[in-house]
Amino acid sequence: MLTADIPPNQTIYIKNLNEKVKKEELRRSLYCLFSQYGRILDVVALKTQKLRGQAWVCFSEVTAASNAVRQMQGFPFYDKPMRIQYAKTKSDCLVEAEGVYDPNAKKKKKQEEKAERKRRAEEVQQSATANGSAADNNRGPTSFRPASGGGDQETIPPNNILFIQNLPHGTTSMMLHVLFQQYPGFKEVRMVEAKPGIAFVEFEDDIQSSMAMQALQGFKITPQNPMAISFAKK
DNA sequence: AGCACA
Repeated sequence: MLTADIPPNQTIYIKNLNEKVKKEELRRSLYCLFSQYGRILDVVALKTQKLRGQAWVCFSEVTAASNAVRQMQGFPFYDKPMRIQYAKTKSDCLVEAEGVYDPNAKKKKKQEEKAERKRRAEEVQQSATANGSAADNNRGPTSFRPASGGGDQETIPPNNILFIQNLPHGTTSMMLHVLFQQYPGFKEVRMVEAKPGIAFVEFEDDIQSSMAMQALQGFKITPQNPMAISFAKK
């Protein structure tokens, strides 16, 4: 019961998920929603009697998991508030192949499994960006860090309004409209004449804004201007 | 409610 007793883990355990959502959609949506906190290595969701309504999201860093546990606690996801804890055990996708003194078949099998999971993790990433293929060829080499401040941008809680930075001079709201309107729930773009380089883009809800953020993060209107998208502050 | 790795 004391969920606070579970020690920090790179993987978060989510329950109270809407059981009507199909497994692949669930994995994809969780990937989109949580990738704002860091690099996701795997999303596991099973629909067995025992495991439906639950999922595991494995991050590359514990700090990402910690932020996710705090910020997304109770987030209404498919109409149900998510209940998030640290996972109780380490995810298989993290087991390091350092069984040096155990040269038997077990090790080989583990490595095969690891490769298999890696492949599946890549699948998740692909399907996560499949609907935003406009951004794919446009994406920077690695994930882009928003420019301003020190860098705890990741701790801004979700918002249906996105804050866009690093836009090239001459960007118009029309241009952004075209780009963002392709994502469900799009409402409007707002730009401030007095402040070039930034914009606000409003969606109907936090989930839809998250999806668009994930899809267009780092999108380059010019090669020098990868978009830095974060949630607007309330 | 339920902690896995189809």
